[in-house]
Amino acid sequence: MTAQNELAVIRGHQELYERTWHLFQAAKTEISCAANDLYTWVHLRADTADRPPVPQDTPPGFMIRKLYRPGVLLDPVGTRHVRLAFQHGAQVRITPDEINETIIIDRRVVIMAGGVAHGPRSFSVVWAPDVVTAVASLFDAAWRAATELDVYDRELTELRVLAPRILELLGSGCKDETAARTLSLSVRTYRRRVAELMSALGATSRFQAGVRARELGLV
Amino acid sequence: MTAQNELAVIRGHQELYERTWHLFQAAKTEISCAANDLYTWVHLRADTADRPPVPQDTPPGFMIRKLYRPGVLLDPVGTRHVRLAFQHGAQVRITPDEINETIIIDRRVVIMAGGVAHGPRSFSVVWAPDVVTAVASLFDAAWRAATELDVYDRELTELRVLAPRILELLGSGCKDETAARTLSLSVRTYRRRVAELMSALGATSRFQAGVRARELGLV
DNA sequence: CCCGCCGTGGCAGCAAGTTGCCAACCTTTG
DNA sequence: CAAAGGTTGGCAACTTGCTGCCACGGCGGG
Repeated sequence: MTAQNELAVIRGHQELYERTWHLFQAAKTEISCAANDLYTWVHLRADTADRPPVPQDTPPGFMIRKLYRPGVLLDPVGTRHVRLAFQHGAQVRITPDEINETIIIDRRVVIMAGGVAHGPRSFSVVWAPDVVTAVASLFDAAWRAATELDVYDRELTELRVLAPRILELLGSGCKDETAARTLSLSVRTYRRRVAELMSALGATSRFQAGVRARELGLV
Repeated sequence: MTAQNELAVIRGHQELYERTWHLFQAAKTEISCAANDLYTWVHLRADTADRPPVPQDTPPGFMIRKLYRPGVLLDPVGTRHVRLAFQHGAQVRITPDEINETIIIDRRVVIMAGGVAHGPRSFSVVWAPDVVTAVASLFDAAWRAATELDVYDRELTELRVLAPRILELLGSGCKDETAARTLSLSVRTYRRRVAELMSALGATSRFQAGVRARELGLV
């Protein structure tokens, strides 16, 4: 049976903040976090709703792990934020796989974000030990398979300067021919960039890339 | 020169609500509204932030015009809301063109939404008569070129039932061959549907369609 | 200077998507 | 029943997108 204190479903960021903020403050040993973009968990604090949160220095004996999609590194804001977190002691890794947005606190409670379609986003907070353990082990597996931040960061250095313009052109619906001319690139090179972009977004079709780009607020 | 009472830039929905709600309440003759999705103006009232607003019956001598993209009719929630507004006396038209999100109140003040990329959405409120007149005339032109709600509504009846599944398949990055088989359609028909979908989204490329679909919360 | 490295762009071939056309089939209407 | 209208799916021609291959040119190290 489902005890009331083992699972709670929350709708909207406001309520999420009100009901889970104390969990973050009470964290003693570890916060692990998987996110597709920067903005899912940002609204946790109402007073920082409009900006990415400012990371605190990590106290000794405390571990923060952040697992992101490569896409966040396409966004200058995202890049800055991730680097900042890294400098403040958080471990940051990048995975090309699909990851559901998840937070694990002290291996005792997990928060998982639901879909965003049709209405406000929902979140499930789970205390049930079996679930927490299983989710944590899945997270660990994904974490091991992921690559360190700096590797990806170096790879994307050049792409990052072109990405905004490419995304804008793609988003405007114009075709490769036109876009390449606009950027003074050959069609070949333009498509190379698009391919890199799609790989960074973890997309296998342009439609999917469009969705992901919009999710990340890049268009 | 720009007088302070002729232009105000607002950041975020919260502030928009606080500073413009009285304008809606004070409207005497007309509210005209252009929107790409249902959710741009919904957050105007904090207490209805999580649901589309409930339309009020339109008093005699008062005109409400709403200009939407076809895409809102792909969403069951959107369809219901738009129909409701129509039943309550609002005029609703659909345009395939790109429209910037705009509200015109009593031909005396306009509110225009800015981009959403990188941070909270900004809104500009303009009282300057020249601007208001010019924007209103542009709106009128777009309005005249648009088609009545019920025409589009009929056209999209069948598409609406398939759209969610098609969008999901497209969003999952799988290719037409697979998707068609999944839906028990021929590739030809599947692509017909995709073409209709893209036209409803006003997209000329699949990337753009992905962006639009995400904007509308359809994926 | 020569060499290797790397990014670029042309080309070719293939994969994927787009569209018009038409025949087959269904339903509706007279 | 017959005619008309609409939907489907196969075919084909075409466009667009994807990628491996290779040649060219710049750049830094030996």
